[in-house]
Amino acid sequence: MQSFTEENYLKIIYHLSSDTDVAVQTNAIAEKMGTKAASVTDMIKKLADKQLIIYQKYQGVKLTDTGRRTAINIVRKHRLWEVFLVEKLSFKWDEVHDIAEELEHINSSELIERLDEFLAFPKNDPHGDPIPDKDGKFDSATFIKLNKLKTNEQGLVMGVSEHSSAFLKHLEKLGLTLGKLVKVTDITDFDGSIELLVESKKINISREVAKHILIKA
Amino acid sequence: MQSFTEENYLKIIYHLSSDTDVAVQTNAIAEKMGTKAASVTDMIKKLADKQLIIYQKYQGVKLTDTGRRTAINIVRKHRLWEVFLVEKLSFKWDEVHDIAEELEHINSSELIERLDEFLAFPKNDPHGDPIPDKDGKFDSATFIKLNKLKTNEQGLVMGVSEHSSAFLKHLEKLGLTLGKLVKVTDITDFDGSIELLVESKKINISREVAKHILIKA
DNA sequence: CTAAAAGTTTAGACAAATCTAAAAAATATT
DNA sequence: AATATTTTTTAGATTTGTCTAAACTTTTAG
Repeated sequence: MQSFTEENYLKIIYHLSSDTDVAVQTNAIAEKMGTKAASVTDMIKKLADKQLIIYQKYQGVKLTDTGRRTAINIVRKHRLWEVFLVEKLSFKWDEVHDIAEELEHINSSELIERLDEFLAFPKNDPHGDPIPDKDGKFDSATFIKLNKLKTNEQGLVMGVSEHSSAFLKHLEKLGLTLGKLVKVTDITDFDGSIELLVESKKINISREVAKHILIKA
Repeated sequence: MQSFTEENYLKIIYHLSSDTDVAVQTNAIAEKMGTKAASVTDMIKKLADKQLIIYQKYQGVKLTDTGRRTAINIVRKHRLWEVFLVEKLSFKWDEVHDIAEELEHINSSELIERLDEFLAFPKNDPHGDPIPDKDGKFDSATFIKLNKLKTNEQGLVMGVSEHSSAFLKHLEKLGLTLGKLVKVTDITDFDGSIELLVESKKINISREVAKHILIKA
């Protein structure tokens, strides 16, 4: 078994490499962990000793199959707990991240399988992210970022790639929640900010915000 | 905020002193924590510095009001999670202790208040132990230990004072679960073992087992 | 293609929680 | 009351995860 810290390193490495599958750099990990590069070097040596990652000096790290399986399991737990918090305890989608961050380290596969069943085997968490099943399999439907849509194109909001409370509350206020149909009506030349139609209401979002909204065309 | 370890020390000190309110000894803590006396000395100095306990060298420790409040809050969380596991996730009463031992350290009062509400504000956990409310108040109904009953006396099973899986499974097998009416039909001279009537079935338990069964006469 | 900048690792140190062995205090025994 | 036993504390060491400062690689830019 791993410590909470080791689990957090694995999870971060997983998130940093899941798109690209390219080696993850020490500094990138340090930034996400909120530690210094030197500390990361120490830890990745330890994880490499345990065969959870592959590490070559100065070349960054990649997850091994075992490491990836472990990381995905943590992600599974995180997302299931988020569903629980929203569906059963009536938390808002912007309130659950930090609590799930603690709950994800609770160590009982029996607990997680029963929680999954209690929640009726949800496929996605409150932010649209897919929930891996107990074998680590999940839909990897790739969505388009909203900033890629052109004027007059439209699609459904399927997820977000940023989980901060500030961001999610902002979307909430704009009515930009999961399942909504959005249509791009204009893109400003000046700063690229985007004008949208959501439920016949016209709203304006920055390019930065649009980047974190995932769309099914 | 405290570390998990500090929380565990407080909880153990609370359990060791809640009956008697007498100073708790270093060795007693060490035994419950599964550590050595020397480690306990180090930790109680730290807890004393934080004003969570009162410590005088060689004289054991007592909780301060703050320390007791903290300990009771951990107990509250533990027991609420146990109710959740049994009522919502269909765990058996002998399976929940270790998982609740982890969950009790999750740090969010919002989470606990919502969980309490979700469970409809239960008064007791699956072993009959009272659940403190959010102000730390709870029924301190004191029950009689089953070994104190004399022949022909009877009462209701209201709780157990031992939470090991082995013990609870044993009770389960005997049909000695919460709410059952039991009547002492005989007490063996030889070893003090007790013959009981439970739902018109005659069973036999050792004195040691009887000590851990709490009865309302 | 070399020099500067950026990124990474090493060395040595620290805090938390634990340990063993030895010393000191409290308690029990004769 | 003196001694033996038990309990507790101290001293010094270890492990985990972190740090700073300095050294070393790799990458970038002129």
